[in-house]
Amino acid sequence: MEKVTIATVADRAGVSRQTVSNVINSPDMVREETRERVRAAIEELGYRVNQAARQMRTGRSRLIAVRIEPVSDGIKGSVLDRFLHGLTDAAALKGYRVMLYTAADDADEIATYDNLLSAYELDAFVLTSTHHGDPRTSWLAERQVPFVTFGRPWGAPDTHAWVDVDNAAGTRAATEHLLANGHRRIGFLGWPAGSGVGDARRAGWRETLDAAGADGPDAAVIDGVEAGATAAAELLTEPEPPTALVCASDSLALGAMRMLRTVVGFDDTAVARAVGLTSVSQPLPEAAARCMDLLVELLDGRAPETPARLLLTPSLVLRQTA
Amino acid sequence: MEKVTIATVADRAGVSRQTVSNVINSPDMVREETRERVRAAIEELGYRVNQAARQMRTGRSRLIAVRIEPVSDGIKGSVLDRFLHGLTDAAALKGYRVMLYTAADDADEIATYDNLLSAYELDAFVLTSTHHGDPRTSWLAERQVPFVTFGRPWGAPDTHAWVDVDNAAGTRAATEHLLANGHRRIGFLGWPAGSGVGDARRAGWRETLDAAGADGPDAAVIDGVEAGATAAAELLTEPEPPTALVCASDSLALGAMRMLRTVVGFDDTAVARAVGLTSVSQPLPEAAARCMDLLVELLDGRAPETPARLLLTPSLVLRQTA
DNA sequence: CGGCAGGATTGGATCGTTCAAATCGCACTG
DNA sequence: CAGTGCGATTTGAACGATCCAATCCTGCCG
Repeated sequence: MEKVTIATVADRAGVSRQTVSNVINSPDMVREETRERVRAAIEELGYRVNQAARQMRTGRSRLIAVRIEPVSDGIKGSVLDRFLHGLTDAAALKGYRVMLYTAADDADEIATYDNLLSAYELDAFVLTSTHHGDPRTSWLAERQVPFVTFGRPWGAPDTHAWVDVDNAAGTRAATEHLLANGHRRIGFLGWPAGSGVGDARRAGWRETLDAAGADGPDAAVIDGVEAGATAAAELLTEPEPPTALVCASDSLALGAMRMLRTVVGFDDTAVARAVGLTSVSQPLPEAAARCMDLLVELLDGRAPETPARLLLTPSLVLRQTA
Repeated sequence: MEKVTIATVADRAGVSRQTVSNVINSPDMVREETRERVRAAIEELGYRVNQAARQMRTGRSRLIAVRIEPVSDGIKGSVLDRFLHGLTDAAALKGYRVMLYTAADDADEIATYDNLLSAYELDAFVLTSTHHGDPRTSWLAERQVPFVTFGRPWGAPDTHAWVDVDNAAGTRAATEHLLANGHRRIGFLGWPAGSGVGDARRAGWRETLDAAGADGPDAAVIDGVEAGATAAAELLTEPEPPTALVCASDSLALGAMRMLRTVVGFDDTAVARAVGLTSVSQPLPEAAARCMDLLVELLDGRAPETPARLLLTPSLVLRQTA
């Protein structure tokens, strides 16, 4: 099979290279009749734009980079994987591709940015797992590299576009569901204060109880199944023990299930599905699609001057445990 | 910051562009003294090869594509994600990057190959989840696209390089472990015959029992936690019930755990870790690294004429259930 | 019927790298 | 000392797309 370049198409359609280029990049500049003729030639020859050549001229690669994390703690890993899948789909729809990289820590990640940017001229980055004092966003912002974060800029002024899930709304929905089912003492099993996500999940539970004039005990432990079981056992020894528990993660919930029937987890991981645990599910495909939307706006230079912020609402997936 | 090209470096080092290129691509062609001078200039200027320009000339993009699968059944999804992480690491080490794509089915995937190859001129593909009558490998082979599969070519003649995990060795290790612990009747919970992986897992168990002169019942069900529980319950009603079960997946094992203390799963997923299930673990980072090794051999044109086949041995991760 | 405005189309230059071939420099030989 | 050989280095062209400026139509107006 011969190599098909823009010149081949031009010959076939009886026009110049530039006209073919125009048909592809700014169709309305070309007269309709010509446009159709060129399109037919493209179709016939199976022509596809050579990205490398285009990139060399325009400086844009139509490639965006995302970090893939090690499945460190295992149970919650799948959240990012599902996000990644959604992002790959959303990117493809808009003519972009996703490239992966790994990094041991923030500093390593920044070094990788430098590499990727100069070698591959990546168009943009999608950052996940934002956290307090994140050095990555300022590095990228300083160099004017387009990026979007999945996760709000904790603690920092939000000077960039982001998409996040409303964690508090998730535990709020869980708590409301339990209240509706007649529970009056509903406990919470969460992480130690300080992590933005964890604090938000706790707050959603607390607010809802307060609003309903109900109450329940609260425990803060390092995430893990055993920790969940131990903490749940302890909450149940209280003078007025809870009849249901809202948990900040499926791991904690899984542990708690050993002590108590009515439990709600968070993140709707594979584990939850496997054991029939009711859990709060993040709309990951949608989050990914919104990230791409924002990115494309940024790349096309039609982003609003105040960076976009998007807060998505999670949903409660009902199973056996609540 | 100015754009640093190969010409900038050449000026600084007082040599020609080509010499700089040689220092990068075939260092031993350049005199040592010159080489060092050029290296210093590269360092000083922070020069990095522009991949787009290089690709345009050489036709090689240093990009490898892998399909990311939807977390369809959830529980086993993480196997591929862990493989992906390993692959990204291994690729980076060899100067390659991993690009993702999604596809609904084999036909869709083949269409994507066509796209990716002509638009991005991908260097190679890594295929996962090979199966009987897989149309993807022949498509790629016909077009002489370099690729490696993670998973052997089931049923087909193996005309391409592949890496796989010795599934039978996994269940063999599990069964031997149970025998060593005094169990004499050991059952197997697996999938219906026909899937290469499932059959191999069953065979490993059967062989080991036969060799030891022991025996045990066998059940074949569609994967799932509930299915595992039901099937396990049934096996236990036999006249001579098993005292331990080897399972083809963690999902099945998780279900079986409800009926029986001693159970071994397969794939060492997050679920297994979470609930303390003993499970057979695939050496995924190693498998990924070997895939990259084979790919680089292929791409450098120094692959042996008989395609390489690598069978890796999984290991048994002992936890509470065995 | 010539001139003109405006959009459509064309040719040439360019992006940064590597390939292929030419040139340089130096030691060695007859 | 001219001639040869060989390794090191340089020069010019090319990859395939887009940008830019120049040219070509076409219809319309005076």
